[in-house]
Amino acid sequence: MSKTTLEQRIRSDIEARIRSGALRPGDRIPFEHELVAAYGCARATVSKAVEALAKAGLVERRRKAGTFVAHPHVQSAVLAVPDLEKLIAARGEAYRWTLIEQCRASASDLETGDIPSPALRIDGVHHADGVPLALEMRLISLSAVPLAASQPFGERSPGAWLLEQVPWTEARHEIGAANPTPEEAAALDMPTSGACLEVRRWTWQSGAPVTYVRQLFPGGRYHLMAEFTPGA
Amino acid sequence: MSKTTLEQRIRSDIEARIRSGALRPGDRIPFEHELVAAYGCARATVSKAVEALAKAGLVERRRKAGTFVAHPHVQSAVLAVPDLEKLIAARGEAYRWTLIEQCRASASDLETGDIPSPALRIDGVHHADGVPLALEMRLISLSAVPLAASQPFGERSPGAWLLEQVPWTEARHEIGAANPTPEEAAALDMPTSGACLEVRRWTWQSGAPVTYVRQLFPGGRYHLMAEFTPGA
DNA sequence: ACCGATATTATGTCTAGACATAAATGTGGG
DNA sequence: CCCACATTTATGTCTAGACATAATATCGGT
Repeated sequence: MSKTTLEQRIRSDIEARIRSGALRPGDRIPFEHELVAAYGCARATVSKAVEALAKAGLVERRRKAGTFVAHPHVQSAVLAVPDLEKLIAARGEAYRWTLIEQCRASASDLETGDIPSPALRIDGVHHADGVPLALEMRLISLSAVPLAASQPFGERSPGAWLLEQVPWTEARHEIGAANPTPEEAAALDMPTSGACLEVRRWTWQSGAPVTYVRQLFPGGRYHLMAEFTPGA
Repeated sequence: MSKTTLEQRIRSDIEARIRSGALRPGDRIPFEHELVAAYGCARATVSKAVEALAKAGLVERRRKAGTFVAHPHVQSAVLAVPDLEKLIAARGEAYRWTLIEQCRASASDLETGDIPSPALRIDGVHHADGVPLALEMRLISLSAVPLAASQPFGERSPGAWLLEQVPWTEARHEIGAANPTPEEAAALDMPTSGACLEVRRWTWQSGAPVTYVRQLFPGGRYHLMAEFTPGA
């Protein structure tokens, strides 16, 4: 067990009072000088504790007025967008990647992915225990990742390789639903009428496009999960 | 323009060197005592700046060794799961909620939503400019929110009301794809063969279930978005 | 009662130290 | 050469103040 510092003890004391409902949204928590007296420590210490709660969004600080329990407002959650290879391995299933096609990206590809020419296009399927879990269509900017041109993506999936290769600094996801085309349905071993979860991700490094990927998950075989505990 | 403190200037100076690529993952950033000398300030100030970068996951601190630029590893993003009423209003479209049914929740409802009896069940549709944007099936625990029983959900959507009423402390989302039943397709004015984005959310307050909601979005009319800039 | 200037006060930022802790490094003995 | 031990050093936590800032509360005059 790790040693708890005074700062985190103060923080968790207050947090417990909020989560239990003893302190409700809008209520004022004790002033810093009151906490200083209660814990017999310096103001910097209680200040850091309360500051952490404020950055976590649990309380709101107002000069002269004091510090108040925040009203929950924005509904946001931390979404896990896992590396599929690791995800499947973590579930104890056998991972397999099969390449469908590896070629130069066409002009229309580049437009949908917002990637500059020249770029590589890689299509393939992620399997878990032999069952197709996701169809992946990826574009990789060759000006950002020249090494990609000489990689054997028939053997390894491009996602994990890219993550090691190019640290990205910015990413955007769009998550929606789509029906597969007949070819996509065949690759996923599913009926054309079935719904698919569609995840599209754009990734940049310091403003320069690195990769675009569109993943299609057969509905029911996979879902994304997002947990949210304010301030945790 | 807001006044920048010395602490955030130190922080953004280092962050800029990381994002520009001048400092690459694995590189050591200057020691605290070097930064103290460079900026001519107290160690507490540079320590807070570097600490903030560490909490943001941009750098990793190791005793005796120093502070190093972190390798990006987990792929996670902040997902916005907006209140639909506010989202539609923010896009400049006209919001309308229509109630389909309001009744006591059945035993099978309670099981899927993991809500204790007694509970209220509310079905309805969110419209944007008259077009159905989402079908919503919601359960509200009456032991957690007794007031819900006497609310006129024919007029207002239950989501926004609940958020004001009961501050939640924990939430879990599952995001997947599904085909609508014929009734659901009719309510959404879409073909049965079309894919839908399905968002299911469980909400607790201090461990006690508050509400469960399942929302069905016709594919193409809506998608969730998630942005991620490490440390922002 | 209303409005504006002033005093008060809680938080925001910072200094200049102290001591604790853990990990890398150097040192000597086997 | 390798292992055990002591040393060094950067970060971790904390103290006891100082001054700045912004918002509330009070008081006085109209």
